[in-house]
Amino acid sequence: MNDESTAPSKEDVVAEFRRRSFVEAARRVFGERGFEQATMDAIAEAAGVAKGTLYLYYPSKQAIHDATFAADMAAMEALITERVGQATTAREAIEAFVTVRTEYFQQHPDFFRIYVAEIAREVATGTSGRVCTAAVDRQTRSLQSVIEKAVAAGDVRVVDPEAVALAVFDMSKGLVGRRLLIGSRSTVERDAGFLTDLIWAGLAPDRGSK
Amino acid sequence: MNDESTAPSKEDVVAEFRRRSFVEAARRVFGERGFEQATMDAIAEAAGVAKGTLYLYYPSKQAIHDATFAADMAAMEALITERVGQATTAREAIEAFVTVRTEYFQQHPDFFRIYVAEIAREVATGTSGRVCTAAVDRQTRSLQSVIEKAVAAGDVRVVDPEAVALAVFDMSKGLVGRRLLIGSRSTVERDAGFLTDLIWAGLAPDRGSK
DNA sequence: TGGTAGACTGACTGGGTAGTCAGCAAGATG
DNA sequence: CATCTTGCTGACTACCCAGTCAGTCTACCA
Repeated sequence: MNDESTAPSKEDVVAEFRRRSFVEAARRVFGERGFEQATMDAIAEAAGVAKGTLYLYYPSKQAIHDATFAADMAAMEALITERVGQATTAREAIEAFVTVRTEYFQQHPDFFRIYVAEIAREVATGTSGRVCTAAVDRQTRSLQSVIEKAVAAGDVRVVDPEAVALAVFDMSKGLVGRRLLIGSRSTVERDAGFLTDLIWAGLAPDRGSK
Repeated sequence: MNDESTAPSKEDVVAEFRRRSFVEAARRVFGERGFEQATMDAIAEAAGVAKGTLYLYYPSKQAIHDATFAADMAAMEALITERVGQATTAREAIEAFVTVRTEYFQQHPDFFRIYVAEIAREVATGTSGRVCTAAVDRQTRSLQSVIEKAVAAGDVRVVDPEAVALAVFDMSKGLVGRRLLIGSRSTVERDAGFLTDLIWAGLAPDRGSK
């Protein structure tokens, strides 16, 4: 129906559709059981196909896992970049960063479980497979540059912007973990607000006391 | 040689010695490969015994893992309680908390890997198996009570002591992870000092500005 | 020296699963 | 209607490993 080299039709669309549904099924199964305990049969069943079909679209269990992880990670990253970019002050940027991450993970608990497991795997295997490490870098960078500017403008005291960004990152990660594991007695806004407040107070310019 | 009901001799001592050496071997193997990838054969080889021997001392792979984890956890907890208890000011307590945790994990990287994996497992399985959750509670409590007192004394502004303690906990965990994964360009003291400083500034009493 | 108890061994079993591939069904084509 | 194509299927293979247990080894004692 179209030029064969650029035609994105029918087969491609169908293939893309399947791939997407396989990734969704995989996310559920990996999220519930973890990589090792998840079986290809379970993913196939969740997707409503036979196991062999999965292998027509992905060469291995690891490949499906990676595709799942990468898709969610990219989505969250885009959201972070967008919201942090919209912020007009450094304080808003910090709040946006914490809030977006907390909300996103809260809304995608399976992804959060996969994420935590993936970090554990990277910590375990040491230097290899730096998917998470790279992702952390990228996510943190947007926040970091905001803090850098705030330091330069004298809105906050002189601190290492990267270290602050990473601290915010760690706190929001811990927050989500606790919310998912224990539940929480307050809203995402309140929790995120508390962290923002704590950090922002910690960044206040020196006022000559001490 | 002694009263048979309380006698701790020979057999008991030998058994205890073996158990300890098995736990050490297990820590190495679990730390290097993670629970799923670790095999009883590898642990047995690391301990210099046959696989069957492990089962004379521990009923299952999970049991060895739990024993390993619990032993290290208890050791770290004792250290935290001791050092935080020695601190005379809230600031010192926070610094001690961050420093002890960072140093301990740094000195026991295999334990840190097991710890991270265990948290991932608890997040994945949801409500069940609250070993880590309980441990976090206990570790955090000592710091939390220090902050409570500081709030009561007016040394710091009015904040939720538990939330602050958890935030410190999360930041120190993230710090260790990064130090082990990426390495670090500064000392434990400097990194711990930075976090302490950030939090302490964040806790400074309001001074009427806005 | 012969005999016993108890610690230790490692080949084996049973269960489970990643990945394969011969065959099937359904639509297209002539 | 015969044949081809293509996407899909699921039984099957090959492998891995937790946990077992019959048998060995060693220390000790009579």
